[in-house]
Amino acid sequence: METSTTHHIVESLTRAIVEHRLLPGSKLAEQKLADHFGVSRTLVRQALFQLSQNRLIKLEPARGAFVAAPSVEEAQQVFAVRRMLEAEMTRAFVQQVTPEQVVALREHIKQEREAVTQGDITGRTELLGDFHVRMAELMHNDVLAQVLGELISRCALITLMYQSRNEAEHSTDEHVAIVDALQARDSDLAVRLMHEHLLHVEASLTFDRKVPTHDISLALA
Amino acid sequence: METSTTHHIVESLTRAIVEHRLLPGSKLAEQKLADHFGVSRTLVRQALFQLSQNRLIKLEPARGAFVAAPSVEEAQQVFAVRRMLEAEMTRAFVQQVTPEQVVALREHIKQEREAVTQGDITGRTELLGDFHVRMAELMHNDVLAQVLGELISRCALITLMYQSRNEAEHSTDEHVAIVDALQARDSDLAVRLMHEHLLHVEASLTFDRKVPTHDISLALA
DNA sequence: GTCGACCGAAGTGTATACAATTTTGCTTTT
DNA sequence: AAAAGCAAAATTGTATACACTTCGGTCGAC
Repeated sequence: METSTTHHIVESLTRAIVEHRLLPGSKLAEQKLADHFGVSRTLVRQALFQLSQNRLIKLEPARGAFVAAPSVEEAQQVFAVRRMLEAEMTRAFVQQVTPEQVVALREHIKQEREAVTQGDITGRTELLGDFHVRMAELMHNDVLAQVLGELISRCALITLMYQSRNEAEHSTDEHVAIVDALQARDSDLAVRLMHEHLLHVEASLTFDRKVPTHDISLALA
Repeated sequence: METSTTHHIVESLTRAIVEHRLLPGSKLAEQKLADHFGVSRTLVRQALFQLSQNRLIKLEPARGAFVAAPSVEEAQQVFAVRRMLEAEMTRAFVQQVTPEQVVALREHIKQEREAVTQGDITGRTELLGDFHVRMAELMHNDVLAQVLGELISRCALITLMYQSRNEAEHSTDEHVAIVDALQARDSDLAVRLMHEHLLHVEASLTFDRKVPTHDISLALA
């Protein structure tokens, strides 16, 4: 099972949704998608089902698939969970931090800066989120990395794309401060910085709604 | 989309896997399942796909579906994540604990005891895990409840079913102690008890492997 | 003029048919 | 006798066909 074709469809739709080329509420008709990707509805349905598990779309019985419109409450809940999880992750990270891990994180931050200065909004969005996942990976806890990745992508819809360049730079600066604290093995400081960082990101969100795009071909072009 | 038929198949297979009527490594052939449930392969494939997302089975391209065999490392990682998440959840719970919440948790524990004394292994397994999910629900954080539920069910395969009756009683006692600390608003104590509780559960696991069942009809009967 | 029912178009839900791949068991070869 | 090769059977992957539900619009009743 599990072909690479459906994976490609999922990736393509995910990008379109996260980058807001497909706005919340937009209908995703199976046949139109099938035509666009040059496959049968079978594969499209597999992809849509997977996207619904990722909470990026909502499937309504006999009515079809719609780009999800996460509520403000849901976003706040996601951030509450992230603060719980990542505060403790940070504490555990300090317990076992190695110079190589610090190097890897600083290297990641360098990429973040590059994307920010180049105005690569899609890239910086992804990289800013990946910083947190990278920490989990460096701890060699794949489960943690995966759970965190799901949480982050889950509300990418309403979070990261709304960040301004200023906010993106601010996030990167906070990442630097966190790594500094990790390197200094200052557990309490690192945890506090991570906690505040997540509060800042949440506070910077804008929860405005826009009209949905109905032209799927245009959005995916 | 999303019919209740596929849901029924998922439920049935989930129970069979969690209750070890289908052992890790068993092959789940699509046509056999379709015959058993009296539906077409289409619905079976949907169900299998969903189960793979839940990590209960593993899909190998062009080879089929097999009951997952989570590694010891994965189980340990899951518990590491649970300790991170639930420690902070417990701390946050004390911040906003109400008498009604305490009543609800004690009511839940009463059900646990009942299942334990009656020797209802399936029931007690579910209830012991649900205690933690219930806490999240009482905090009105659905996202937290869902993430936690996934983590718990994810390794139900190697965890809860292996608990002896003694261990189950021990878990219930620890739940009582946690609720006591919550009611007393003793944040540090509650967090410590929760942390130790999860360490105990993890330590009580037995990681032995058994031969897989190949007769699907028998296992599902 | 408005509300409601009915009819057709469009879209989803399920089953089946067909193609591609893997598995299996037998034959052949060393 | 063991290993390699091959062909048939079984199984998965994809497409298509058909049934059923929903949506939109028109027509008719009031």
